[in-house]
Amino acid sequence: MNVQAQHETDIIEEEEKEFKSGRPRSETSRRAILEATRRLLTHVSVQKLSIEAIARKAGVGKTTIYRWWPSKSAVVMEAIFSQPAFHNILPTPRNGVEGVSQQIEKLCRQLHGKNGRVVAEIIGEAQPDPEALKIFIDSFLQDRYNSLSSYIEGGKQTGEFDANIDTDSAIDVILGPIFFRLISGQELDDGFVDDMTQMLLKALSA
Amino acid sequence: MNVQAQHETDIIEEEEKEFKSGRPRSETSRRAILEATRRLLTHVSVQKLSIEAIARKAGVGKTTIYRWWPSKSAVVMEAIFSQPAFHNILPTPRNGVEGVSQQIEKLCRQLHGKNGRVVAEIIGEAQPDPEALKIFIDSFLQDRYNSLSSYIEGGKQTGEFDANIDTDSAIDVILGPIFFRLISGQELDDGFVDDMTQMLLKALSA
DNA sequence: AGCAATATAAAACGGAGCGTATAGATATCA
DNA sequence: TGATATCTATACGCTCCGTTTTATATTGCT
Repeated sequence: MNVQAQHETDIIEEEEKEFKSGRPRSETSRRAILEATRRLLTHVSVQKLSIEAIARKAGVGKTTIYRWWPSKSAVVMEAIFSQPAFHNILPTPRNGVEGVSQQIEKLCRQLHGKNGRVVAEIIGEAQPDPEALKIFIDSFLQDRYNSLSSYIEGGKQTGEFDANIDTDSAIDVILGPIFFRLISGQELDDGFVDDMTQMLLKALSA
Repeated sequence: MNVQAQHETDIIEEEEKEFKSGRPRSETSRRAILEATRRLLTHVSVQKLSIEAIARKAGVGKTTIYRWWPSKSAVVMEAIFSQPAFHNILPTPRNGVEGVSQQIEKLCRQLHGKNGRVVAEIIGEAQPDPEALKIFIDSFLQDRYNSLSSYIEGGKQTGEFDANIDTDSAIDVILGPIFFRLISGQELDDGFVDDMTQMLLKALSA
């Protein structure tokens, strides 16, 4: 491919017209794979879930899954995190304290119960696999990082929060207890959420 | 077995005399299994480590491993956590602040580098397995919980720390950021340890 | 209409490891 | 010596891995 052709391809892809030759990807199979994954995960752990079982249940070839996802973890994460319940949509907060509090509350609700168990298993599965860990961060953690970052930075500017604290460290201190409770098998109950929020806001305060 | 015999057995076990009939457990095999596990873990992840590989490397039968440990995780945890580097020995602190700081520092050093990676994989492997998670808590977390608990309770009594905070929640808020950094693939570097310690001590302060 | 390119489902491959069972040797005690 | 329990070794049937092969289907291009 010469430079001119390369350039044209780029433009075509940017415009999402994608004049590709050959049979297009089957949207039906894609949906069937994700749906089968979700259903299987109600009965079996991420670790015991097999690509073969997904293919069987979805009525697709194994090769179709290997063609579009780099790993079992990647399939599971798309199946789980694409659900509306996992979208990180928050009301616009009036100040930093409210923003941080809302984010903690929202995340704990999302990680409560069976959903939380699956997320814990996803994190577990990703531990020996840097690529899977990157997908987890990009498709789940990043949004929470970004919103917390803006709330903290905002709060530092208004004098609500201590301007000397490092924002990234503060985010880890906020998210840490939540995920620690999750992976250590403890409940993310209201009592803990309240205690934690109180302590963390004090830690951030000016 | 009648009550008297039960009682005698208990006494015997307490005195570690154990008059058991039959061939005794091989201490040589036990050590070979743990040593082989440690060596294999320098080249392969906990997840990819197989019981068969351990048995091969240790020169023991597979059944011997299944005989004495309930799971691969259990073998790995005994192999890793029995090492002196993982013992949680701390100097007696002069106050709560020093105690908490020392515990944070110590734990972060233990979880730095390759050891930390293995611990992260252990936690990951334990996510879908409540029994393995219990072993992890009992053989690793519990000691850290206990010492932090005594430091915090002590600090609350001397007026160093806020007496209104819940000790258990506070422990999760302290340990959380450390394990979160670990499982999210970030370094437990000195900068983070300092930032975190500062924020957490402020959260605890009266 | 025919061709090139790509995707598809299905089946089969060799390999690895699972957890269990069996067999025969070995070590300790009464 | 006999009772008992552990030991190594080997084999079993099974599942899943990741890849390859085969035949078919669906699209754009000429």
